[in-house]
Amino acid sequence: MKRQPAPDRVVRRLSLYLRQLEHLAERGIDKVSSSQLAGSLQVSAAQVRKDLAHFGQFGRPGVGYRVRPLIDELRRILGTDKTWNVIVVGAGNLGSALLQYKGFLKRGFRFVAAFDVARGKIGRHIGNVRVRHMGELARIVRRHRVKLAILAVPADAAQRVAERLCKAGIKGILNFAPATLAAPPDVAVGPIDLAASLEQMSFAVASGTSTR
Amino acid sequence: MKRQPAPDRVVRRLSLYLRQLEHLAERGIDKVSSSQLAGSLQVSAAQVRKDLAHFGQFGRPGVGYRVRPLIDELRRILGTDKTWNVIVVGAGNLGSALLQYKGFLKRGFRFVAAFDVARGKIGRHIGNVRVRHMGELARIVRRHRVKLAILAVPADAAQRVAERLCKAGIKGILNFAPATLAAPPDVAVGPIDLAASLEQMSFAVASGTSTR
DNA sequence: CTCTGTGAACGACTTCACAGCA
DNA sequence: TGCTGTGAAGTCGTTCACAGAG
Repeated sequence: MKRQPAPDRVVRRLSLYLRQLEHLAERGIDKVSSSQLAGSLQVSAAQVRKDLAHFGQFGRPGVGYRVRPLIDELRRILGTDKTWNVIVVGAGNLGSALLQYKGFLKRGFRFVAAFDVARGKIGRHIGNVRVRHMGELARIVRRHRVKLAILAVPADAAQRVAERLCKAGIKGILNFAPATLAAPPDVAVGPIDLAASLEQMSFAVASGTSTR
Repeated sequence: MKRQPAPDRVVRRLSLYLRQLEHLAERGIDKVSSSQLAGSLQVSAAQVRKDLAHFGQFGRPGVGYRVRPLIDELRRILGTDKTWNVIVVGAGNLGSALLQYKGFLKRGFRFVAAFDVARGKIGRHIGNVRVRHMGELARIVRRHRVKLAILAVPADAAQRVAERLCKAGIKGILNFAPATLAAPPDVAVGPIDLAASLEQMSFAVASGTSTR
């Protein structure tokens, strides 16, 4: 029985398992073995069991895992059993698209506001929220108890804006700007580098390192 | 002296180094040590040296690395010394935003077309390209020798579309759909799961596992 | 003296393989 | 018999530390 800090890798796969379990639940399936769960996800059955074992004992030998209860457990572990209020900073193309992306709401994230500095954008509505001036940041964050932010500003503004977010009380930043952010140790930063991701593909194709 | 297959992790960091080196070059700096390069990027100096050593010997003891030549080497390694033609499949909010994202062009990727199935979207222009019907896929891919695709369709269409892409000759797919794709071994798939990324943040905040 | 390239030590993650429960 | 949970073994990636080049 262990309860160590839980590697990033493991948490990422938990999201994967959760998604798959939700598919199974939709199809009315109510129990699943580690190997069935692993099957379509390109991980091993042992991996699934080990990952889940980081957090407790959820299965029954000879049977497998019950889908519904496991979904609930995973949501609890990931923190998405409650809905999180999220803001988007930077209402350009990418920020706007993210504000309208339906996938977040289904997984327990709700946008409460967007922020920008451009005159022309402020006051407009994107998705279900209003674009506000950065000056309102602290107030909105406080009022809605926002802990998570999506950062979609130009690279040269990213660090500066990140610092304002931290000061306002944000505890997790999903960073789409092509910049490496420095943040206090109690703030999590998740980098999403689009150009780098395409470069991975480019490398794989150019060097013939695909799955072989 | 090694020349092993080069782990994913290493390639991802190469992109990071490249970005940083380009910043340095812009500022007119022409040499850099592994520890300077590592500094702002939150990796160790030894890591930088080991990563580069996977591909050759680029530095000079006592001096460091020359910025310009190293940029050229990294581009060559990543395959971005030449421009890649890229298509986007799925011209919804996300697909549209990606088509207009300037960051790709700067890094050697050029969009040549977008594809969708919705009547209303076909024929429109987004960014610099025209939205075409999926029926034109094979022809455009062939004509422009497209090897890389960005997939931004709904989850339930993702696998089906991915198969068409593979059949058309695409060799790398950057997948924004929340689905795990199966592809032949000579096709690279890079998953970008937005909801899962936010779940990472949620987990980190909920469990107090930020950097501590 | 400075800084790279690299074997060797270390640590983290994954797979193996099996005891034990249903 | 079927399948989980888990130590043990194995693999992979990172850090250490230093010989040697400039």
